[in-house]
Amino acid sequence: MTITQLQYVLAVAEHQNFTLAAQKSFVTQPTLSMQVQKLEDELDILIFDRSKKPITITEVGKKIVEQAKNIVNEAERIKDIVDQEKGFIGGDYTLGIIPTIMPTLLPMFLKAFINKYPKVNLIIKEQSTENLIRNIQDGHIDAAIAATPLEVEFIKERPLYYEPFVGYVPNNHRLKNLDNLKPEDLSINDILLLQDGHCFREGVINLCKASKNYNEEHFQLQSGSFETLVNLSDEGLGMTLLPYLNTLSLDEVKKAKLKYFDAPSPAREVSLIYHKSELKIQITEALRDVISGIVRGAIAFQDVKIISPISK
Amino acid sequence: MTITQLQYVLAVAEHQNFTLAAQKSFVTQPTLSMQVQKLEDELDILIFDRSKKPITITEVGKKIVEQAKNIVNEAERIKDIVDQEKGFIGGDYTLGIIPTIMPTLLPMFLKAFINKYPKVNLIIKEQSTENLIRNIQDGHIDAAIAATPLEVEFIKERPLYYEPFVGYVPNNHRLKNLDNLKPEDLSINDILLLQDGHCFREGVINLCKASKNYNEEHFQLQSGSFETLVNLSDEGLGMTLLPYLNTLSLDEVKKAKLKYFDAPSPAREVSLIYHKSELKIQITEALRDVISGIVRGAIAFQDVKIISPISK
DNA sequence: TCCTTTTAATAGTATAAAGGTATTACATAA
DNA sequence: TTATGTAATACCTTTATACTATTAAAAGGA
Repeated sequence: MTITQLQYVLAVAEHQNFTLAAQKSFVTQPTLSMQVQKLEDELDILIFDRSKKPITITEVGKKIVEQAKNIVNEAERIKDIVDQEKGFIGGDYTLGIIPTIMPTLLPMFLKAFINKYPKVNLIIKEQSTENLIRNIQDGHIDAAIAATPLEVEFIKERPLYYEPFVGYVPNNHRLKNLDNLKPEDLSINDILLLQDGHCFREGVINLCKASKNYNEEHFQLQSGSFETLVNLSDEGLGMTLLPYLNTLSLDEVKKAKLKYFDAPSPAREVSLIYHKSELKIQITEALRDVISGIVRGAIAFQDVKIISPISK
Repeated sequence: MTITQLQYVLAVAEHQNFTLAAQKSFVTQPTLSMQVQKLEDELDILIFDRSKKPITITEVGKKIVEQAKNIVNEAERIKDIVDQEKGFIGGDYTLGIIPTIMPTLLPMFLKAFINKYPKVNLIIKEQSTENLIRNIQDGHIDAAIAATPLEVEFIKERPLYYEPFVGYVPNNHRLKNLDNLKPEDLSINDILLLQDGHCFREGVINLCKASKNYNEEHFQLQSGSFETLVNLSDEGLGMTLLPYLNTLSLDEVKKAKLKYFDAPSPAREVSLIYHKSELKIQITEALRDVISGIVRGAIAFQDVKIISPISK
């Protein structure tokens, strides 16, 4: 049994296809087939059922695949140990970011990070929290930036900053004369929301639920970007809520429509999340240092109340 | 990096000697040296410092060795998974037993076990609790039978039975007229004890401490076997305490000198202990089934109070 | 200091393993 | 039935692993 064989098994298990698994492993299909067979011979058990197509994993196979993941992960950590010893920060590093954080946060830290750590090849993917979690589990991304707390067993969370919600109240809205907002002022019925799948949407719904103005009526409108929401809001279709960083780039006319919450302002906790196995931890730590150093100046609010991003 | 290379590194780390490590790994010294060098080249770091003799492990090396232990352990569990699937119970299995349990318990289950699982090659070692723990950590023994709870981080405990302490009070002793004992009747000053290193000794001392009759005076006598203690006791040198199973083989004259404790009787918890990685768990479970099935009939006491075997 | 002993590294070679190309076998779907 | 996709097999090349024999270097004793 070799680590290479286990990696091949993992590739086949993931793609359910020897040919594709071989490509992803950068070897030919016969090479990969032979190694998988050799392992099956050595263990004297079938890991894959090739009798049907697409091939399936046997029951023992599933257990073996799970254990193989552990072993391969633990093996990669040997290189981590060495890198850490040498103070080497480099190599491929895949970072996921949720769509409501990406456009505001990424421009703030990307340049600083790639300047400071030029040997890291940063690959950035925009995905929903749900997909990020799955990809962290599968090892396809090394870390992600998302709203927390998530309460996922295998994920570690390192908070980066707390971002208050800010109300955007158009001139015709019932709340237009208030100086500051309170959570109980909100009603889910006249707030424009992002589409399903955005966790900022869940945060807002949780906020309304908490303030007991929540009822099960249909939501009035849904959109995929805050820019759309703001424009719809200006059309008189209701107020909306924006994350603080998204309010910084508004023009003066729009900024005049912002209403902040009384302290403690509802806020989302934005964290760097990663697999508890802590692979490539030194890069993750480097990233965290850069981001929290930059964000510390940008967000001045102190007294906030964290709203869960999970629908309950 | 291969699993074999990691095993070689572990062997060298353990024996601090390439030649010996090679013998233990059943390869020649140059073969092992080359593989260790290859791994060091691949990682581009020195694991061992060969400049002095005996060779030492570098700081990174220590971390790598720790991680290598994980990997090799996790890799062996693949075979476990397969064995479990096949219902195969066999192969070498090393069981440690503490000296105060060995002579009474081993004869009770050994025959039954080797008959039921003829493919298991059971290797039994008599060692102190301290050595058992170290050997479990190093992987030199697969499981052990000892008094618990031990509160060791990497060890799992599965209680087998609770064995009451029984007083052996000679005719000239101050307690000779009591029907039953209470813990507060005991005084450390007139109890014969086993030598240092036997955890049954610690249990008795803890019992005396708990009943506040403990003082720091010198212990009057120490011996390595209960038979000696009983004989010394008959010579008028004090009472002693025996584990219940050790009282079953006494002759009638001696049995007359036994005094049981009032319920709840102080007792030791005897457990099967093993590394939390649960290597060869199916054999461990098989062993546990056999032992607890046999012991269940032999020990009738129900209401017991567990005495810790650890000196505090 | 020198010589012996111990122990790791190196050289050279045989064997085994891993990888490649070309081809075949076998499903599944058209 | 044939076409297509996909895994297995045959055969060859390269690489890795292990061996024996030898050298190098350090430690310890005379």
